[in-house]
Amino acid sequence: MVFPVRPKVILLAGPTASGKSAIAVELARRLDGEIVNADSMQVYRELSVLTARPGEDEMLGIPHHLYGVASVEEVFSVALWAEAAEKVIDDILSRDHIPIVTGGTGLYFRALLEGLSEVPDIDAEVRTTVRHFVDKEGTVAAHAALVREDPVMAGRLNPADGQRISRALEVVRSSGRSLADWQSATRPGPLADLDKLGRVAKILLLPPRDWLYQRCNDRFDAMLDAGALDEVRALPPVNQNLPALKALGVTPLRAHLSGECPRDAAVEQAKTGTRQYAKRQMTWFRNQCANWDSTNEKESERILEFIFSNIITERLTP
RNA sequence: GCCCAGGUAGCUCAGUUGGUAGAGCACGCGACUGAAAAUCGCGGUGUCGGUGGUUCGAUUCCGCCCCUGGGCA
Repeated sequence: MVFPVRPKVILLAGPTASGKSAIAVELARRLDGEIVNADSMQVYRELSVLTARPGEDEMLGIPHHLYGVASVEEVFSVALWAEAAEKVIDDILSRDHIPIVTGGTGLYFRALLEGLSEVPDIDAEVRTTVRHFVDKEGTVAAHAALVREDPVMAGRLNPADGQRISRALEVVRSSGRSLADWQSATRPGPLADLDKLGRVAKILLLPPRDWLYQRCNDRFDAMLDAGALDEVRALPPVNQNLPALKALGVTPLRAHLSGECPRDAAVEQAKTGTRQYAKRQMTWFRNQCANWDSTNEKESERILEFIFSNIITERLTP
């Protein structure tokens, strides 16, 4: 869509290695913007190389928010992110700047627009028990338990989907109600109203697959040169199940460092994982963000040209 | 040059006592509500090295050729 007036908020989404960060900075420069991270892994302090977090030199003096704000020893989540993002966005708006929310985590954008259900915090003991049970007994047994405790969710979930089964189990046990109930009462997200008023620019980068895959490969080589192995070596000896350890490259590089896997093979695995991730992101964006303004341009110049001629035409003063 | 072993999907391989073939990984499509760089569902994508022969029918049996390993000279 074309914005007759300057958008209040800009969302910029795209798969990994699509060049979002550079575009975001340029948008911020031209529009008095500040950047807000919407990437589930770039929030972790100890992972900057492997998550391709923008460095000082790339930020060009533009304020960047929610990068490196959590420790890999913490369990971050979409809920924590959404809460923090809402605050930061309000803050930026109060300064009459434009929040430019950029990242590759589709669920985070959904939380901003469509909202999350307001499930009460899960009792820590319940969570531990549930996850332990699923790990130990397997997903099929866990699904069978869910059939007894929450048949509605059990009916929606595949018996192999351990993660969602865990979630459904912990919610019903901790809150006494089905996750399905909570979800049916979901309230719109913090940007829903602005979006309805047409003041949120939603921009999607969907570059050609081959080009993107090549960038993923090249970028991983660059990460190695930039000290990715040292970064992995320096990680604290934390619990295997922490989400930060799922960052692409961590598992294969760890396997290599511990001598279980030759370097070439580890690198190949990391690259393959990155490409597969990029593909899943494209699937999400293509289908879940079908009403966003998307471009398949790949060069920054062309993308900016696309944005300024098709989306934010009028250049206007704030 | 001779003797072995092998040539089947993008890769590593299985298989067909002769009826045009299937696993893992890769790859493609999709789902997605507090782990989402996560988790899960669906899909076989193929001149079975080439060429003659036997046969109703050959990827399978036979001949020749090509290629790749290994051994002997």
